[in-house]
Formats: sequence, C-alpha cells, structure tokens
Amino acid sequence: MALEEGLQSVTQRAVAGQASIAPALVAHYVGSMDELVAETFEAIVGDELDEVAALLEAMPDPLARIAGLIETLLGGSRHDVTLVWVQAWSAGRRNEALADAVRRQMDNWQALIRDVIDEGVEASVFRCDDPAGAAWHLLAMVDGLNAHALVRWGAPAAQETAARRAAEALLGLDAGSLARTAEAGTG
Amino acid sequence: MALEEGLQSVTQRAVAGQASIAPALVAHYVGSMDELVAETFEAIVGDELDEVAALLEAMPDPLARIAGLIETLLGGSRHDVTLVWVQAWSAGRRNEALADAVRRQMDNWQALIRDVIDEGVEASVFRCDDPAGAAWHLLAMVDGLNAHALVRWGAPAAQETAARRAAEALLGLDAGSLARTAEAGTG
DNA sequence: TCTCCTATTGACCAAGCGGTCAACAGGCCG
DNA sequence: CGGCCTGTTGACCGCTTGGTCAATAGGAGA
Repeated sequence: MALEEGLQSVTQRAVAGQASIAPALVAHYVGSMDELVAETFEAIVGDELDEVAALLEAMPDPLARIAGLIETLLGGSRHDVTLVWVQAWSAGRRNEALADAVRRQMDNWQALIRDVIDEGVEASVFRCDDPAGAAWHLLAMVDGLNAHALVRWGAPAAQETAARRAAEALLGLDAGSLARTAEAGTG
Repeated sequence: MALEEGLQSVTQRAVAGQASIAPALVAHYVGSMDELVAETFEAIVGDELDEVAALLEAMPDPLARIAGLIETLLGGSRHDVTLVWVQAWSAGRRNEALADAVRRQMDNWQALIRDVIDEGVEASVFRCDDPAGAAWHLLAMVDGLNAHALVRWGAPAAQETAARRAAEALLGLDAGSLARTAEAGTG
C-alpha cells in the first residue's frame, strides 16, 4: 500500500480494509499508527536494500557493481520507493520512530555503497581517498535525482549519464568506462 | 506558516486564523487550496532564489560565488525551505498546479547555477565541458544532502566539505580552493 | 456441556479537512 | 433617506483521521 499510494496512505482504515478486518483491530495490535508507519518504512527499505545487495553480489567486479547500482537506482523502476523515502524525510520531523528508522536505513545504504567502493579500491580498479565520503556523495546525488524525478523533472536517461559521470570522477575512472560497462551488462 | 510547519499546514482554517478572518473567506478568495499551496510554494522558493541571487551578485568572482552558494545552501539556515521542497516533491504527485510550480522553480535554480558556472568558464577560472550538467549535478547533490539533514543525518560541516570537494572536481578546480575561498569570505 | 479467555467487532469520540450557502453588515450611490 | 452591492460571516455538509471501549463470537479446556 505504501508503495502504491505513499506512506500517508498507511492508515487504520486503509490497512483494515486491505486485510478485511475491523479498523479497531489494527489499532488494537499496533499501539500507534506512527509505529506502524515506521515499521512499514523499515520493511520496504530493508527489502529494497537486500534486493539490491543480492543484485550486486551476482555481478562480477566492482566496476560492474557501481554501474549496476546506478542503473538500478535511477532506472525509474523504483519511483515507488523514492516516494516512500521523500515522505519519510518529511514525516520524520513529526514521527521520531520514523526518523530513527530513516537514519538507520541511510546508514545501511551508505555502508553498502562504501563496501563496493572499498572493494574496488582494494582491487586497484578505483582510485579514491575517501570511500565513505564518495559513498555519501553518490547517495545524496541519487536521492536528489530521484526526488526530482518524482515531479517528472529531468530526463531519466540524462540522470543516469550524469550519475555515471559523477561516479567516474569520484572513483578515478576513465570517462565513459561506466557507460560501457552498463552497456556490456545490458547487452 | 509553510516555512514553520510545512506546506501541509497551509489550510483554510490555519490561514484564516493567522489572518484573523473567517475560514470561508479564504475559500472565497482562493478558489482551491491546491492553488494556494502552489502559490505559496512558488512565493517562498522565488524569494529564496532572489535572495541567493542577490547574495551571489555581491560577490567578487565566480569562485567566491560557488563557495558562497554551497555555504548558503548547506549552512543549515534554510532547513525550513528544504522542508517545503521535499513536501512539494511528494505533494506534487497529487497537485498538478504544485508540480508545475516545482518544475518551473527547478528550472530557475538550475539556470542560476549554470550562469555562475558559465561565467567562471568564460573567465577561465573553471574548466567544465558541460555547465548545464554540472549545475544539475550540484543541484541534485545539494537537494539530497539537505533532505538527509531533515532527519538530522550527516554532520553539517561534513556536508559542506563534501559539496565543496564535488564542486572542485566538477569545475576543474584545485583541491581545497573552495574551502580556502569560503574561509577568506567568512573571515 | 459449561466456562472462560482471547480475538474481534461496532459504535463511538474529538479533531481535522475542503467546500457551499444563505444571511448579514456597511459603505456608496441615487 | 432608501436601496443596492460588495465583503464577510456562521452554520453547515460530507468526509477523513487516530484512538477508546464495552460488548460479542468462538474455540480451548475442564
């Protein structure tokens, strides 16, 4: 439900309706809607992270992983999750449980990206002084681009190109190497 | 009101209360709350843009402008505007008038940043093949970092550092030149 | 079979929302 | 002075939200 209509559609009555259950029963089990929203956020984003991690795991090398990461996160197939993120940043100001969950999941995402970068640096594929900073940079840019896409601003293809260029610069790669990797992976 | 409590606090009754006026009068004048919200967004963001443009205008050179831009946008004094942006991205999916306004203002922001970059390239201070793309990159990163800050994730000082490094790389500047410029501007 | 206990329900409450409408006030013009 | 017209109001409507509570149904165990 949150994926289709956003986090704010996670309401007693909507949940109850979906489960063919009385609204009071939802309230009876969850204690507070804020908690349920926080749990919902954490479940969605946790699943997304696991899914992407598994996807990256299946890839042969760090270069392909970074290319795959960008392609997956900016490909447009995850606008539903983006909406959840954006609403969580906003709602997190009123819902402390949600804010906690958001911070936790952001830590997880940054760690995932940093691991890929670390691996690439170790294999001498990437050149990067500050993997944690680079991971943060990429995460911020991806989040920003995705947020922009929510109101259909910016051409999707251009977004991926921009992100690849940024990643190449960040990781000391030759210009175009990520684009070629993505091409090879797709074709 | 939107700056203090977010766009979703812009409601008939709240506006009426603030203006010491009957709620019906608000409805009488604005036609629809969606429109009022869109106008509010446009006013807030338009003012912000004018303000920042004036600030940059007063600066001596493109290098100082980019440094000032980053300092201003990530300094933490604009979390209220960030909240408005984030809520607009989300609400723009249901409110087409708002979505239009958001796209318009994003165009304006990108144009502002691109102009600064163009100017720097012309003066041979920056080295950049794709000013429009670089402007977009910076905008996405700033938006992403600011969104993160809404739930108090990421140390503010580290954000500015990260953004400066990114800008230096994007614009062909020596590492640390923006930090020094900011320092000089502040002191 | 009867009891008890848990899961579940319906009926509420107070609050909030956008929007509509007839009624009213007060100033301006004839 | 009387009438009109614009600006303004209060009282609504229907709908939504989160949350509470007494009452009920139904199965497990004595």
